[in-house]
Amino acid sequence: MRLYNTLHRKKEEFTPQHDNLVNMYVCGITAYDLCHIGHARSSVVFDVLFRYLKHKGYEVNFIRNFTDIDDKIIKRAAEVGKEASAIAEQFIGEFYVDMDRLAIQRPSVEPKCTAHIPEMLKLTQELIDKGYAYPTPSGDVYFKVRAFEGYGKLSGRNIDELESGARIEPGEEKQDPLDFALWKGAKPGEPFWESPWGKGRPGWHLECSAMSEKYAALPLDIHGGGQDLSFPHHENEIAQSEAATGKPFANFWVHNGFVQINSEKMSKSLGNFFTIRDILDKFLPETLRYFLLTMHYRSPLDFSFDALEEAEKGVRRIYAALAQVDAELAKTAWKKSPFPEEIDAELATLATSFAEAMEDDLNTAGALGHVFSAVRLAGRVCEDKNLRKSEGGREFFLRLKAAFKEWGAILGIFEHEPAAFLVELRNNRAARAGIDPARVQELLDARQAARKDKDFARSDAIRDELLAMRVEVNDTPQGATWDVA
RNA sequence: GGCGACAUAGCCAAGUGGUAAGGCAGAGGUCUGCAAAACCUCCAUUCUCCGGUUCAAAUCCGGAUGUCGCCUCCA
Repeated sequence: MRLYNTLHRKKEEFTPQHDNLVNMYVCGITAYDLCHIGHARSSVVFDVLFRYLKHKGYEVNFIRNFTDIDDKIIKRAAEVGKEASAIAEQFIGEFYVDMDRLAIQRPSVEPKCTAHIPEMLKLTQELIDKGYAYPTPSGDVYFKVRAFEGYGKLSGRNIDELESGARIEPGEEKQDPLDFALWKGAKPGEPFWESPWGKGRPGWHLECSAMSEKYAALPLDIHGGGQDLSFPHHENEIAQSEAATGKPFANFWVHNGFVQINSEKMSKSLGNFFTIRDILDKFLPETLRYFLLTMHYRSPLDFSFDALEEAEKGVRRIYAALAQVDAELAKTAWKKSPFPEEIDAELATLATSFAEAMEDDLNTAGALGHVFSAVRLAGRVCEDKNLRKSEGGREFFLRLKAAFKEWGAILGIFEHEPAAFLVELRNNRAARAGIDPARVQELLDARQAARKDKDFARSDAIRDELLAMRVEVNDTPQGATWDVA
Protein backbone atom coordinates (compact mmCIF):
# COMPACT_ATOMS: atom_id res chain seq x y z
CA MET A 1 0.00 0.00 0.00
CA ARG A 2 0.95 3.63 -0.38
CA LEU A 3 1.18 5.82 2.70
CA TYR A 4 1.89 9.50 3.02
CA ASN A 5 5.17 9.91 4.83
CA THR A 6 5.47 13.24 6.63
CA LEU A 7 9.23 12.80 6.68
CA HIS A 8 9.43 13.11 2.88
CA ARG A 9 6.16 14.95 2.31
CA LYS A 10 4.89 12.47 -0.21
CA LYS A 11 3.14 9.16 -0.59
CA GLU A 12 5.48 6.21 -0.57
CA GLU A 13 5.10 2.48 -1.04
CA PHE A 14 4.90 0.93 2.39
CA THR A 15 6.93 -2.21 3.06
CA PRO A 16 7.85 -3.37 6.52
CA GLN A 17 11.49 -4.20 7.12
CA HIS A 18 11.09 -7.49 8.89
CA ASP A 19 9.17 -9.67 6.43
CA ASN A 20 5.68 -9.87 7.66
CA LEU A 21 6.00 -7.91 10.89
CA VAL A 22 4.90 -4.29 11.16
CA ASN A 23 6.12 -2.30 14.14
CA MET A 24 3.77 0.61 14.65
CA TYR A 25 3.95 3.13 17.48
CA VAL A 26 1.27 5.75 18.03
CA CYS A 27 1.39 8.42 20.70
CA GLY A 28 -1.44 7.82 23.12
CA ILE A 29 -3.17 10.13 25.53
CA THR A 30 -2.03 12.07 28.54
CA ALA A 31 -4.49 10.80 31.12
CA TYR A 32 -5.74 13.95 32.84
CA ASP A 33 -9.20 14.53 31.35
CA LEU A 34 -11.96 13.01 29.26
CA CYS A 35 -11.14 12.44 25.61
CA HIS A 36 -12.48 14.83 23.02
CA ILE A 37 -13.50 14.34 19.44
CA GLY A 38 -9.94 14.96 18.27
CA HIS A 39 -8.81 11.93 20.23
CA ALA A 40 -11.68 10.04 18.64
CA ARG A 41 -10.42 10.90 15.18
CA SER A 42 -6.84 9.93 15.89
CA SER A 43 -7.93 6.69 17.53
CA VAL A 44 -10.24 5.77 14.68
CA VAL A 45 -7.66 6.60 12.00
CA PHE A 46 -4.95 4.45 13.53
CA ASP A 47 -7.45 1.75 14.42
CA VAL A 48 -8.36 1.53 10.74
CA LEU A 49 -4.70 1.43 9.78
CA PHE A 50 -4.15 -1.33 12.36
CA ARG A 51 -7.15 -3.29 11.07
CA TYR A 52 -6.16 -2.80 7.45
CA LEU A 53 -2.56 -3.93 7.94
CA LYS A 54 -3.84 -7.04 9.69
CA HIS A 55 -6.33 -7.58 6.90
CA LYS A 56 -3.45 -7.52 4.45
CA GLY A 57 -1.90 -10.37 6.37
CA TYR A 58 0.74 -8.52 8.35
CA GLU A 59 1.49 -9.33 11.92
CA VAL A 60 1.15 -5.93 13.54
CA ASN A 61 2.98 -5.03 16.72
CA PHE A 62 0.94 -1.97 17.60
CA ILE A 63 2.29 0.03 20.54
CA ARG A 64 0.24 2.85 22.03
CA ASN A 65 1.43 4.45 25.23
CA PHE A 66 -0.24 6.16 28.15
CA THR A 67 1.38 9.28 29.54
CA ASP A 68 0.50 8.81 33.18
CA ILE A 69 2.84 11.35 34.73
CA ASP A 70 2.97 14.90 33.43
CA ASP A 71 2.50 18.55 34.41
CA LYS A 72 -1.17 18.50 33.49
CA ILE A 73 -1.84 15.38 35.53
CA ILE A 74 -0.06 16.87 38.53
CA LYS A 75 -2.01 20.09 38.16
CA ARG A 76 -5.30 18.26 37.91
CA ALA A 77 -4.44 16.10 40.90
CA ALA A 78 -3.68 19.19 42.98
CA GLU A 79 -6.99 20.77 41.95
CA VAL A 80 -9.10 17.85 43.10
CA GLY A 81 -6.90 16.79 45.99
CA LYS A 82 -5.91 13.37 44.69
CA GLU A 83 -2.67 11.60 43.90
CA ALA A 84 -1.41 12.06 40.34
CA SER A 85 -1.44 8.31 39.90
CA ALA A 86 -5.11 8.17 40.88
CA ILE A 87 -5.97 10.81 38.28
CA ALA A 88 -4.08 8.92 35.59
CA GLU A 89 -5.74 5.66 36.52
CA GLN A 90 -9.17 7.26 36.51
CA PHE A 91 -8.82 8.77 33.06
CA ILE A 92 -7.23 5.69 31.56
CA GLY A 93 -10.39 3.90 32.70
CA GLU A 94 -12.57 6.57 31.09
CA PHE A 95 -10.48 6.36 27.93
CA TYR A 96 -11.23 2.65 27.59
CA VAL A 97 -14.95 3.29 28.03
CA ASP A 98 -14.89 5.70 25.08
CA MET A 99 -12.61 3.55 22.93
CA ASP A 100 -14.69 0.44 23.47
CA ARG A 101 -17.84 2.27 22.46
CA LEU A 102 -16.10 3.45 19.29
CA ALA A 103 -15.05 -0.13 18.50
CA ILE A 104 -11.35 0.72 18.72
CA GLN A 105 -9.38 -2.51 18.91
CA ARG A 106 -6.85 -2.83 21.68
CA PRO A 107 -3.25 -2.36 20.56
CA SER A 108 -0.73 -5.15 21.04
CA VAL A 109 1.09 -3.29 23.82
CA GLU A 110 -0.08 -0.35 25.93
CA PRO A 111 2.90 0.69 28.02
CA LYS A 112 2.61 3.28 30.75
CA CYS A 113 5.26 5.88 31.26
CA THR A 114 5.60 5.28 35.00
CA ALA A 115 6.27 1.59 34.46
CA HIS A 116 9.34 2.41 32.36
CA ILE A 117 11.37 4.76 34.52
CA PRO A 118 14.48 2.51 34.48
CA GLU A 119 14.46 2.44 30.67
CA MET A 120 14.20 6.21 30.56
CA LEU A 121 16.99 6.69 33.08
CA LYS A 122 19.17 4.42 31.00
CA LEU A 123 18.40 6.32 27.81
CA THR A 124 19.10 9.63 29.52
CA GLN A 125 22.43 8.36 30.82
CA GLU A 126 23.35 7.14 27.35
CA LEU A 127 22.62 10.55 25.89
CA ILE A 128 24.73 12.23 28.56
CA ASP A 129 27.58 9.78 27.94
CA LYS A 130 27.49 10.45 24.22
CA GLY A 131 27.54 14.20 24.76
CA TYR A 132 23.98 14.85 23.66
CA ALA A 133 22.66 15.81 27.06
CA TYR A 134 23.73 17.51 30.26
CA PRO A 135 22.47 17.67 33.83
CA THR A 136 22.00 21.00 35.60
CA PRO A 137 22.72 21.86 39.23
CA SER A 138 19.01 21.87 40.07
CA GLY A 139 18.58 18.27 38.90
CA ASP A 140 17.16 18.71 35.40
CA VAL A 141 18.66 16.98 32.39
CA TYR A 142 18.43 18.69 29.01
CA PHE A 143 18.93 17.42 25.50
CA LYS A 144 21.46 19.50 23.59
CA VAL A 145 19.54 20.17 20.39
CA ARG A 146 22.44 21.71 18.51
CA ALA A 147 24.52 18.61 19.09
CA PHE A 148 22.10 16.56 17.01
CA GLU A 149 22.57 17.02 13.33
CA GLY A 150 19.32 16.79 11.44
CA TYR A 151 17.13 18.40 14.05
CA GLY A 152 14.07 19.76 12.23
CA LYS A 153 14.02 17.22 9.41
CA LEU A 154 10.52 16.00 10.19
CA SER A 155 8.84 19.36 10.61
CA GLY A 156 10.90 21.07 7.90
CA ARG A 157 12.46 23.70 10.13
CA ASN A 158 15.99 24.76 10.51
CA ILE A 159 17.55 25.32 13.82
CA ASP A 160 18.23 29.01 13.44
CA GLU A 161 14.60 29.80 12.62
CA LEU A 162 13.60 27.92 15.72
CA GLU A 163 16.14 29.76 17.77
CA SER A 164 14.39 33.08 17.24
CA GLY A 165 11.15 31.80 18.75
CA ALA A 166 12.63 29.92 21.66
CA ARG A 167 13.33 31.43 25.03
CA ILE A 168 14.57 30.36 28.39
CA GLU A 169 11.96 30.54 31.13
CA PRO A 170 13.02 32.02 34.45
CA GLY A 171 14.53 29.35 36.64
CA GLU A 172 15.61 27.12 33.77
CA GLU A 173 19.27 26.31 33.41
CA LYS A 174 19.40 25.53 29.73
CA GLN A 175 22.60 26.09 27.80
CA ASP A 176 20.57 26.93 24.74
CA PRO A 177 16.94 28.06 24.46
CA LEU A 178 16.25 25.19 22.06
CA ASP A 179 17.22 22.49 24.51
CA PHE A 180 14.39 20.41 25.93
CA ALA A 181 14.03 18.46 29.16
CA LEU A 182 14.74 14.76 29.31
CA TRP A 183 14.39 14.69 33.07
CA LYS A 184 12.78 17.22 35.34
CA GLY A 185 13.93 17.70 38.89
CA ALA A 186 11.04 17.36 41.33
CA LYS A 187 9.55 20.47 42.88
CA PRO A 188 8.31 20.18 46.47
CA GLY A 189 5.16 18.10 46.73
CA GLU A 190 5.46 16.60 43.27
CA PRO A 191 5.66 12.89 42.60
CA PHE A 192 9.24 11.78 41.94
CA TRP A 193 11.55 8.90 41.18
CA GLU A 194 15.18 8.54 42.28
CA SER A 195 17.78 9.19 39.62
CA PRO A 196 21.52 9.81 39.34
CA TRP A 197 20.63 13.51 39.08
CA GLY A 198 18.36 13.60 42.09
CA LYS A 199 14.64 13.14 42.60
CA GLY A 200 12.59 13.89 39.55
CA ARG A 201 10.40 12.64 36.72
CA PRO A 202 10.77 12.04 33.01
CA GLY A 203 10.14 14.71 30.38
CA TRP A 204 7.26 14.06 28.04
CA HIS A 205 9.28 13.33 24.89
CA LEU A 206 11.48 10.75 26.51
CA GLU A 207 8.88 8.08 27.15
CA CYS A 208 8.04 7.46 23.49
CA SER A 209 11.70 6.97 22.62
CA ALA A 210 12.30 4.63 25.55
CA MET A 211 9.18 2.55 25.04
CA SER A 212 9.58 2.31 21.26
CA GLU A 213 12.99 0.84 21.77
CA LYS A 214 11.79 -1.55 24.42
CA TYR A 215 8.84 -2.99 22.48
CA ALA A 216 10.13 -2.92 18.91
CA ALA A 217 13.32 -3.35 16.98
CA LEU A 218 14.20 0.11 15.70
CA PRO A 219 13.64 1.61 13.27
CA LEU A 220 9.88 1.51 13.63
CA ASP A 221 8.01 0.81 10.44
CA ILE A 222 5.37 3.39 11.28
CA HIS A 223 5.18 6.10 13.87
CA GLY A 224 1.87 7.93 14.11
CA GLY A 225 0.08 10.66 15.95
CA GLY A 226 -1.84 13.89 15.54
CA GLN A 227 -0.47 16.52 13.20
CA ASP A 228 0.31 18.88 16.06
CA LEU A 229 2.67 16.34 17.55
CA SER A 230 5.08 16.54 14.62
CA PHE A 231 6.71 19.53 16.27
CA PRO A 232 8.18 19.51 18.80
CA HIS A 233 7.21 16.10 20.18
CA HIS A 234 8.09 13.85 17.26
CA GLU A 235 11.08 15.93 16.30
CA ASN A 236 12.41 15.47 19.82
CA GLU A 237 11.73 11.74 19.76
CA ILE A 238 13.82 11.48 16.61
CA ALA A 239 16.62 13.47 18.20
CA GLN A 240 16.65 11.34 21.35
CA SER A 241 16.42 7.97 19.67
CA GLU A 242 18.72 8.62 16.76
CA ALA A 243 21.33 10.29 18.93
CA ALA A 244 21.30 7.34 21.29
CA THR A 245 21.14 4.46 18.82
CA GLY A 246 22.75 5.95 15.73
CA LYS A 247 19.97 4.30 13.74
CA PRO A 248 16.97 5.87 12.01
CA PHE A 249 14.06 6.02 14.44
CA ALA A 250 11.07 5.47 12.17
CA ASN A 251 10.69 4.85 8.44
CA PHE A 252 7.17 6.21 8.06
CA TRP A 253 5.69 9.14 9.93
CA VAL A 254 1.93 9.25 9.66
CA HIS A 255 -0.04 12.21 10.99
CA ASN A 256 -3.78 12.64 11.14
CA GLY A 257 -5.40 16.01 10.48
CA PHE A 258 -7.25 18.06 13.04
CA VAL A 259 -10.86 18.26 14.00
CA GLN A 260 -12.10 21.80 13.66
CA ILE A 261 -15.22 23.58 14.74
CA ASN A 262 -16.43 26.20 12.26
CA SER A 263 -13.11 25.86 10.44
CA GLU A 264 -11.19 26.70 13.57
CA LYS A 265 -9.13 24.60 15.83
CA MET A 266 -11.05 23.13 18.71
CA SER A 267 -9.78 24.34 22.03
CA LYS A 268 -10.95 24.78 25.56
CA SER A 269 -10.12 28.47 25.49
CA LEU A 270 -12.34 29.10 22.47
CA GLY A 271 -15.14 27.20 24.15
CA ASN A 272 -15.75 25.12 21.01
CA PHE A 273 -14.88 21.90 22.68
CA PHE A 274 -16.69 18.56 22.55
CA THR A 275 -15.81 15.41 24.42
CA ILE A 276 -16.56 12.02 22.96
CA ARG A 277 -19.28 11.72 25.58
CA ASP A 278 -20.90 14.97 24.52
CA ILE A 279 -21.37 13.39 21.13
CA LEU A 280 -22.35 9.92 22.27
CA ASP A 281 -24.99 11.37 24.58
CA LYS A 282 -26.85 12.26 21.40
CA PHE A 283 -25.59 10.02 18.62
CA LEU A 284 -24.69 6.35 18.27
CA PRO A 285 -20.98 5.51 18.23
CA GLU A 286 -21.44 4.00 14.77
CA THR A 287 -22.56 7.40 13.47
CA LEU A 288 -19.50 9.16 14.86
CA ARG A 289 -17.15 6.52 13.57
CA TYR A 290 -18.71 6.63 10.11
CA PHE A 291 -18.59 10.42 10.10
CA LEU A 292 -14.89 10.40 10.92
CA LEU A 293 -14.24 8.04 8.02
CA THR A 294 -16.10 10.12 5.44
CA MET A 295 -13.09 12.43 5.22
CA HIS A 296 -9.53 11.62 4.33
CA TYR A 297 -7.46 11.18 7.48
CA ARG A 298 -4.99 13.95 6.63
CA SER A 299 -7.58 16.62 5.86
CA PRO A 300 -8.86 18.97 8.49
CA LEU A 301 -12.33 17.84 9.47
CA ASP A 302 -15.01 20.33 10.36
CA PHE A 303 -17.23 18.97 13.09
CA SER A 304 -20.82 20.01 13.64
CA PHE A 305 -23.95 18.29 14.85
CA ASP A 306 -25.59 19.09 11.52
CA ALA A 307 -22.81 17.25 9.71
CA LEU A 308 -23.25 14.32 12.09
CA GLU A 309 -26.95 14.19 11.32
CA GLU A 310 -26.14 14.04 7.64
CA ALA A 311 -23.70 11.23 8.26
CA GLU A 312 -26.37 9.44 10.24
CA LYS A 313 -28.62 9.39 7.19
CA GLY A 314 -25.87 7.69 5.25
CA VAL A 315 -25.43 5.08 7.97
CA ARG A 316 -29.16 4.48 8.01
CA ARG A 317 -29.34 3.98 4.28
CA ILE A 318 -26.54 1.44 4.31
CA TYR A 319 -28.09 -0.55 7.15
CA ALA A 320 -31.51 -0.34 5.52
CA ALA A 321 -30.06 -2.00 2.43
CA LEU A 322 -28.39 -4.68 4.53
CA ALA A 323 -31.64 -5.31 6.40
CA GLN A 324 -33.48 -5.70 3.13
CA VAL A 325 -30.91 -8.18 1.90
CA ASP A 326 -31.34 -10.15 5.12
CA ALA A 327 -35.10 -10.13 4.64
CA GLU A 328 -34.69 -11.51 1.13
CA LEU A 329 -32.30 -14.19 2.32
CA ALA A 330 -34.79 -15.29 4.98
CA LYS A 331 -36.95 -16.72 2.20
CA THR A 332 -36.74 -20.44 1.55
CA ALA A 333 -37.81 -20.90 -2.07
CA TRP A 334 -35.48 -19.87 -4.89
CA LYS A 335 -36.14 -20.03 -8.62
CA LYS A 336 -33.83 -21.24 -11.33
CA SER A 337 -34.37 -18.12 -13.45
CA PRO A 338 -31.22 -16.56 -14.94
CA PHE A 339 -29.21 -13.92 -13.08
CA PRO A 340 -27.28 -11.34 -15.11
CA GLU A 341 -23.54 -11.78 -14.96
CA GLU A 342 -23.02 -8.02 -15.13
CA ILE A 343 -24.36 -7.60 -11.61
CA ASP A 344 -21.90 -10.09 -10.17
CA ALA A 345 -19.16 -8.49 -12.23
CA GLU A 346 -20.10 -5.07 -10.90
CA LEU A 347 -19.87 -6.28 -7.33
CA ALA A 348 -16.45 -7.75 -8.04
CA THR A 349 -15.35 -4.43 -9.55
CA LEU A 350 -16.57 -2.57 -6.48
CA ALA A 351 -14.59 -4.88 -4.23
CA THR A 352 -11.49 -4.13 -6.27
CA SER A 353 -12.16 -0.41 -6.17
CA PHE A 354 -12.65 -0.52 -2.41
CA ALA A 355 -9.30 -2.25 -2.03
CA GLU A 356 -7.60 0.24 -4.34
CA ALA A 357 -8.93 3.16 -2.32
CA MET A 358 -7.61 1.65 0.90
CA GLU A 359 -4.28 0.88 -0.75
CA ASP A 360 -3.95 4.53 -1.71
CA ASP A 361 -3.05 6.14 1.59
CA LEU A 362 -6.03 4.75 3.46
CA ASN A 363 -8.63 6.59 1.41
CA THR A 364 -11.66 5.71 3.51
CA ALA A 365 -13.77 8.45 1.96
CA GLY A 366 -13.19 7.01 -1.50
CA ALA A 367 -13.80 3.51 -0.18
CA LEU A 368 -17.15 4.56 1.29
CA GLY A 369 -18.16 5.85 -2.13
CA HIS A 370 -17.83 2.30 -3.41
CA VAL A 371 -19.79 1.01 -0.44
CA PHE A 372 -22.70 3.17 -1.56
CA SER A 373 -22.42 1.82 -5.06
CA ALA A 374 -22.83 -1.62 -3.53
CA VAL A 375 -25.87 -0.36 -1.65
CA ARG A 376 -27.46 0.79 -4.88
CA LEU A 377 -26.58 -2.48 -6.54
CA ALA A 378 -28.28 -4.38 -3.72
CA GLY A 379 -31.31 -2.14 -4.07
CA ARG A 380 -31.52 -2.88 -7.76
CA VAL A 381 -31.60 -6.64 -7.15
CA CYS A 382 -34.07 -6.35 -4.28
CA GLU A 383 -36.34 -4.26 -6.48
CA ASP A 384 -36.49 -6.79 -9.31
CA LYS A 385 -39.00 -9.59 -8.61
CA ASN A 386 -37.26 -12.11 -10.82
CA LEU A 387 -33.74 -11.38 -9.64
CA ARG A 388 -34.44 -11.38 -5.94
CA LYS A 389 -36.22 -14.72 -6.13
CA SER A 390 -33.62 -16.46 -8.24
CA GLU A 391 -30.93 -18.85 -7.16
CA GLY A 392 -28.42 -16.38 -8.65
CA GLY A 393 -29.96 -13.61 -6.59
CA ARG A 394 -29.46 -15.65 -3.45
CA GLU A 395 -25.81 -16.17 -4.32
CA PHE A 396 -25.46 -12.48 -5.07
CA PHE A 397 -26.91 -11.56 -1.69
CA LEU A 398 -24.53 -13.91 0.06
CA ARG A 399 -21.55 -12.49 -1.82
CA LEU A 400 -22.70 -8.97 -1.00
CA LYS A 401 -22.97 -9.83 2.67
CA ALA A 402 -19.51 -11.35 2.59
CA ALA A 403 -18.17 -8.17 0.99
CA PHE A 404 -19.80 -6.01 3.65
CA LYS A 405 -18.43 -8.25 6.35
CA GLU A 406 -14.93 -7.75 4.99
CA TRP A 407 -15.32 -3.99 4.52
CA GLY A 408 -16.94 -3.67 7.93
CA ALA A 409 -14.08 -5.49 9.61
CA ILE A 410 -11.59 -3.08 8.02
CA LEU A 411 -13.51 0.10 8.75
CA GLY A 412 -14.97 -1.01 12.07
CA ILE A 413 -18.52 -0.20 11.01
CA PHE A 414 -21.48 -2.17 9.54
CA GLU A 415 -20.84 -4.91 12.06
CA HIS A 416 -24.20 -4.78 13.85
CA GLU A 417 -27.21 -6.92 13.05
CA PRO A 418 -29.02 -4.66 10.55
CA ALA A 419 -32.66 -4.91 11.67
CA ALA A 420 -31.79 -4.49 15.35
CA PHE A 421 -29.41 -1.65 14.56
CA LEU A 422 -32.07 0.24 12.61
CA VAL A 423 -34.40 0.07 15.62
CA GLU A 424 -31.61 1.29 17.87
CA LEU A 425 -30.78 4.10 15.48
CA ARG A 426 -34.41 5.14 15.21
CA ASN A 427 -34.82 5.16 18.98
CA ASN A 428 -31.65 7.21 19.25
CA ARG A 429 -33.06 9.73 16.79
CA ALA A 430 -36.41 9.70 18.58
CA ALA A 431 -34.74 10.42 21.91
CA ARG A 432 -32.98 13.41 20.34
CA ALA A 433 -36.27 14.70 18.95
CA GLY A 434 -38.06 14.16 22.25
CA ILE A 435 -40.41 11.57 20.81
CA ASP A 436 -42.07 8.99 23.07
CA PRO A 437 -42.00 5.62 21.26
CA ALA A 438 -44.90 4.28 23.32
CA ARG A 439 -47.13 7.17 22.25
CA VAL A 440 -46.12 6.60 18.65
CA GLN A 441 -47.09 2.94 18.90
CA GLU A 442 -50.50 3.90 20.29
CA LEU A 443 -51.18 6.19 17.35
CA LEU A 444 -49.85 3.62 14.93
CA ASP A 445 -52.26 1.01 16.32
CA ALA A 446 -55.17 3.41 16.02
CA ARG A 447 -54.19 4.18 12.46
CA GLN A 448 -53.93 0.50 11.65
CA ALA A 449 -57.49 0.00 12.88
CA ALA A 450 -58.71 2.88 10.74
CA ARG A 451 -56.95 1.50 7.69
CA LYS A 452 -58.50 -1.87 8.26
CA ASP A 453 -61.90 -0.18 8.10
CA LYS A 454 -60.78 1.70 4.97
CA ASP A 455 -61.31 4.91 6.92
CA PHE A 456 -58.50 6.71 5.11
CA ALA A 457 -59.58 10.14 6.28
CA ARG A 458 -59.03 9.11 9.89
CA SER A 459 -55.89 7.14 8.99
CA ASP A 460 -54.39 10.18 7.27
CA ALA A 461 -55.38 12.45 10.14
CA ILE A 462 -53.45 10.23 12.52
CA ARG A 463 -50.50 10.23 10.15
CA ASP A 464 -50.62 14.04 10.11
CA GLU A 465 -50.66 14.04 13.88
CA LEU A 466 -47.59 11.80 13.91
CA LEU A 467 -45.87 13.95 11.36
CA ALA A 468 -46.45 16.95 13.58
CA MET A 469 -44.46 15.04 16.19
CA ARG A 470 -41.79 14.55 13.51
CA VAL A 471 -42.73 10.91 13.11
CA GLU A 472 -42.78 9.55 9.60
CA VAL A 473 -44.87 6.45 8.91
CA ASN A 474 -43.81 3.77 6.48
CA ASP A 475 -46.39 1.14 5.49
CA THR A 476 -44.97 -2.23 4.57
CA PRO A 477 -46.60 -5.59 3.88
CA GLN A 478 -45.50 -6.60 7.39
CA GLY A 479 -47.22 -3.58 8.97
CA ALA A 480 -46.28 0.03 9.62
CA THR A 481 -42.81 1.10 10.71
CA TRP A 482 -41.75 4.60 11.68
CA ASP A 483 -38.77 6.87 11.80
CA VAL A 484 -37.97 10.42 12.76
CA ALA A 485 -38.58 12.84 9.90
C1' G B 1 7.95 37.35 11.03
C1' G B 2 9.41 31.96 9.65
C1' C B 3 7.49 27.12 7.99
C1' G B 4 3.42 24.34 6.05
C1' A B 5 -1.44 22.77 4.37
C1' C B 6 -5.81 23.65 1.84
C1' A B 7 -9.41 26.15 -2.02
C1' U B 8 -13.88 20.81 -6.44
C1' A B 9 -21.96 21.65 -7.35
C1' G B 10 -26.76 24.52 -2.61
C1' C B 11 -23.89 21.76 1.49
C1' C B 12 -20.21 17.69 2.72
C1' A B 13 -16.46 15.23 -0.06
C1' A B 14 -13.04 11.58 -3.37
C1' G B 15 -10.00 12.44 -7.33
C1' U B 16 -1.90 14.32 -8.15
C1' G B 17 -1.34 14.36 -16.26
C1' G B 18 -6.04 11.32 -20.27
C1' U B 19 -11.28 14.42 -20.18
C1' A B 20 -15.18 15.47 -12.77
C1' A B 21 -16.59 9.06 -7.44
C1' G B 22 -19.91 9.14 -3.57
C1' G B 23 -23.23 11.24 0.27
C1' C B 24 -26.91 14.95 1.87
C1' A B 25 -30.43 18.34 -0.16
C1' G B 26 -33.49 19.20 -4.79
C1' A B 27 -36.61 17.81 -9.54
C1' G B 28 -39.29 14.01 -12.45
C1' G B 29 -40.82 8.78 -12.70
C1' U B 30 -42.02 3.46 -10.77
C1' C B 31 -44.42 1.53 -6.47
C1' U B 32 -48.59 3.01 -3.01
C1' G B 33 -55.74 3.90 -1.05
C1' C B 34 -52.67 8.45 -0.61
C1' A B 35 -47.84 8.74 1.38
C1' A B 36 -43.03 7.15 3.08
C1' A B 37 -38.90 4.03 2.19
C1' A B 38 -36.54 1.70 -1.86
C1' C B 39 -35.42 1.78 -7.04
C1' C B 40 -34.75 4.43 -12.01
C1' U B 41 -33.60 9.20 -14.35
C1' C B 42 -31.81 14.24 -13.91
C1' C B 43 -28.73 17.77 -11.11
C1' A B 44 -20.32 20.91 -12.00
C1' U B 45 -18.63 21.59 -20.37
C1' U B 46 -16.00 22.44 -15.14
C1' C B 47 -12.47 22.22 -10.29
C1' U B 48 -10.81 30.36 -6.30
C1' C B 49 -8.42 33.81 -9.97
C1' C B 50 -4.32 35.06 -13.62
C1' G B 51 -0.31 33.32 -16.46
C1' G B 52 2.96 29.10 -18.08
C1' U B 53 4.53 23.80 -19.45
C1' U B 54 2.07 19.76 -22.36
C1' C B 55 -0.99 16.55 -27.85
C1' A B 56 -3.69 16.66 -23.13
C1' A B 57 -4.02 20.14 -16.57
C1' A B 58 -8.76 19.99 -11.05
C1' U B 59 -4.04 17.46 -11.22
C1' C B 60 2.72 19.99 -12.90
C1' C B 61 5.25 25.18 -12.56
C1' G B 62 4.99 30.64 -11.34
C1' G B 63 2.03 34.57 -9.37
C1' A B 64 -2.44 36.62 -6.86
C1' U B 65 -6.47 36.16 -3.40
C1' G B 66 -8.76 33.65 0.59
C1' U B 67 -9.01 30.05 4.74
C1' C B 68 -6.59 27.25 8.33
C1' G B 69 -2.51 25.02 11.06
C1' C B 70 2.46 24.82 13.34
C1' C B 71 6.54 27.80 15.46
C1' U B 72 4.22 27.19 23.54
C1' C B 73 0.85 22.23 26.34
C1' C B 74 -2.19 19.98 22.59
C1' A B 75 -4.89 14.09 18.83
